[in-house]
Amino acid sequence: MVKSEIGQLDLIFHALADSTRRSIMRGISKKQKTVSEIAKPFTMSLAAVSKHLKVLENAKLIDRKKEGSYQIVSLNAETLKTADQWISYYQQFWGNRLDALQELLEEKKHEPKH
Amino acid sequence: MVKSEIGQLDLIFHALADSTRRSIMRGISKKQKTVSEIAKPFTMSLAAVSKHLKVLENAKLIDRKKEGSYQIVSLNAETLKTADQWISYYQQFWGNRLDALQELLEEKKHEPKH
DNA sequence: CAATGATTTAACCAAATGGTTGACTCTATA
DNA sequence: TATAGAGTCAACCATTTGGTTAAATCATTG
Repeated sequence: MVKSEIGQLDLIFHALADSTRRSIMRGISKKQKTVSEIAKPFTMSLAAVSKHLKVLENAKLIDRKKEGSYQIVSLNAETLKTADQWISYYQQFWGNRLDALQELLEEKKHEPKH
Repeated sequence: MVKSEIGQLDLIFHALADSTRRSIMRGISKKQKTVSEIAKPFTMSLAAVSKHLKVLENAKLIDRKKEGSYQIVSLNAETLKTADQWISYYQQFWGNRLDALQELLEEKKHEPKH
């Protein structure tokens, strides 16, 4: 009855299924932050944010390094790639998908807006 | 207090966060199936599978059309693209990501294994 | 029209989720 | 060394999830 048999994909997708957590990802995507900095925009308690971070960390979507009395939190895009690969695989079966995505990527290269 | 304010991304990622549901997606990716056909490989009850299908349907990850007394269930890869775009966006911040994914896509084109 | 097949709905249950508050730990510093 | 700041942990709570079984619906067919 191994309890830790929960797949990595389960953890990743579950972590991304919450808008607070996606918002955290967005917040640190541009620049790494401390836990308090991450928490500032939210109205919920720091403890709640701490829990969200643990969910993201368990899914290996973020990394932390201790720096003196705080922690620096940053994205782990390697893991995002795992999820992306799963999705991409199933999109194969949707014919024109590959070309569509490649076009999308081309656009982003030339016009790194947003 | 609008309860239906749950975002589409929440629904999509939540739906994908369960290995039974990903397995269902895999099952119908090659060829559309009826509900009973989908349920066959699983040990859980048909009612349980029916609930999983509802979760996938709510996320618009699958489509159904009624055909006489059964239903035909099929993938909706358009929605997978929505999730993929979210992920891709955040992977931008990971430098070499675009090229890596494009290479991956190239490989898949030439070698459609699996 | 009665019976069978395909699927959903309802009622129920245990476990997990997402939040809270309050106590705790660890580091830096006055 | 006492105190403040950064963050986690523990206990608690309401809601959601993922499963069950049993009854209900709806179309097909004898």
